Amino acid sequence: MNIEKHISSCAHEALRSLYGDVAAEAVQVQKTRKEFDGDYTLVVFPFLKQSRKSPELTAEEVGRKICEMCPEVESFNVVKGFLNMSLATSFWRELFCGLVLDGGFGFGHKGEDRVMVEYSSPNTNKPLHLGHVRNNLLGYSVSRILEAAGGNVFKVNLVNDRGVHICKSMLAWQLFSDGETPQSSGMKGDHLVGKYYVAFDAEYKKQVKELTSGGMSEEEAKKEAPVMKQAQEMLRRWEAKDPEVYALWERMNGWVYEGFDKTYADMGVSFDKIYYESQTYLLGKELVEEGLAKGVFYRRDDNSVWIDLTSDGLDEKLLLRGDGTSVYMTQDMGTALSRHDEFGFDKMIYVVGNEQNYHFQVLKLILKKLGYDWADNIYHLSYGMVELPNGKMKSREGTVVDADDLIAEMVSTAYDMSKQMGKLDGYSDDEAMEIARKVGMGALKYFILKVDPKKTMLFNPQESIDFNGNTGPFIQYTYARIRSVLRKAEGMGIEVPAGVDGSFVPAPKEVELIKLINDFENVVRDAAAAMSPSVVAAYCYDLAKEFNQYYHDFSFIREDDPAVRASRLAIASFTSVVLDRALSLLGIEVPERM
RNA sequence: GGUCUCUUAGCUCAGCUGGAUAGAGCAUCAGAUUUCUAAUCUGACGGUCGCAGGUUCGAAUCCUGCAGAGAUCACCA
Repeated sequence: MNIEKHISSCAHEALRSLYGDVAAEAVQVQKTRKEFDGDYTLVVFPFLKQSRKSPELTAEEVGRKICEMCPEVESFNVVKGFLNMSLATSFWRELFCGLVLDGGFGFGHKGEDRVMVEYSSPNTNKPLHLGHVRNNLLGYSVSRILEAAGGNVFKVNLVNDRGVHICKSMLAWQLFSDGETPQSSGMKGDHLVGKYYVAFDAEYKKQVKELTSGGMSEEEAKKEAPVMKQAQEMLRRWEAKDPEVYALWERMNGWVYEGFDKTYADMGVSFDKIYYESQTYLLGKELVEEGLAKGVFYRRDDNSVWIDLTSDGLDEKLLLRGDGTSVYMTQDMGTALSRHDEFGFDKMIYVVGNEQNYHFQVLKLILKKLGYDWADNIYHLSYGMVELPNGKMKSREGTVVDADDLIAEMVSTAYDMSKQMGKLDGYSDDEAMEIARKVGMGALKYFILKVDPKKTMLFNPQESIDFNGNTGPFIQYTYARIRSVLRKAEGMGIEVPAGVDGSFVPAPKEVELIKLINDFENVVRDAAAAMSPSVVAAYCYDLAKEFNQYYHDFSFIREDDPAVRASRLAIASFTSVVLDRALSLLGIEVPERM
């Protein structure tokens, strides 16, 4: 339940009975800060004009009234203009019982709100890198969060599988590969294709250099380089569905998809539908006609079509080339429309890097101008770039952090560290690898998701990923520890009850845990509203930290009093359930031991 | 140049719709294990919340200006 809201409306009632008309917005109830006594705090400054008393006297007066009117509020104290209220321990006990009974926090029920989330959206000419990792983890986590908050979520991926950049890899493979395949080389398909993309670039540079040393300007050389002309010719043949080119394209993309599937599986992300740009790139042309008919767009002498957005503080934007072919914006408009027709979304979320902020601003605006009001339901979940200690990732300088390498590195580090600490003693290789996989991926996912999506984040391969402190493994460890206690209890024949009985008087630390557990529902709602997994990450950390303190100060199976022991085990058990649920929203798995 | 975003401890980050003495982790230093997992816990050290104004009883938070960093303004996607 939302206790703040409840206390807030109690306070509102009390204020009204004292001072008459009081605006609900003026009533602000917040959690009492740890350094003060109390559970919830009412700020009384806004009511001084009506009370005509000092802040302290006003708070006293309101406090007495609330105690009188609201049975949950047991006592209060006043510090300056702050009224700190304490709730009865029986209230917390009953709250915990209610949570256990409810049990699910509404999980597992698909809501009414139809939400489409597009993320990942890779190019098929090279393997995924660190930037994609942030995108994928964010997209997946946000989907989970929205689902938990009651959305009917549909995850989609729009694969950029066509274009001259794809042809570059294909051409280089034809020229230099001697027929190399993933099978013949043992190389992962996406990496193999990426290798030829790099090979193209090398050859291209070589040719440009030759041409410029022959006296040609660099600009011209870039256009005239034979491999570039060949790549463009190949794109034309692809568009004409030339059987030979098409077959090669399908074959090489197939290799890439096999590779991507592996990376996606490793990251634990999935999609409900995959769109291919080769099937959608012609969409949107009828919208251009529509825009022209409505006078929203205009045609220039060279037959190209534009929209003038200067009155909205933006620029003029091209929508159709002079030769009648469409551009990125046109495709995206068409894709959005067809998705809306097909899926009927209440919300469409694009998880795309912040370098495309302008694109999405324009996309929404154009759709609005065409009269599609649902454009208001389009959200660009814009996330910041991942930077390395020496700046941005640059493929030319070989500073790109490859996703597969990173994953392998994380898991092997987790393995080595676990081994060193003797955590893997007595486990089979498979069990040990499974623990290392969960912990290593947990570290990576938490590290990336704990940062506010919109912020540029720094990734230091040597130092950034930690397993202590505010990290994924810290939270996983808390979970594993609880599970260990519960296993031992079971082994000793001690029953772990789901809830607590009427004799249970929660200690202050237990009240803190109950409060936090109760907060989970609000946290999910807030995270969904902000589309920010970092809210959930912070919650996981708070809960784990709180529990670790509890664990340190209290006994569980060592406790002699059976009733007390049972209550503690119940709290521990339920904490593990919430930790599991919360981490699952980040796509992080929990190990039963580590 | 226009538009947008970011700037909080040595480092990486929290601080949401304005509220009390700005919080964590890492790093540094000092402690805690006969006892349920020490990947833990306790403490110390560390701040001109980029700068300057403004609104307010009250500003890291809202507004304006300035500085620094980044993105974008393609007949690329």
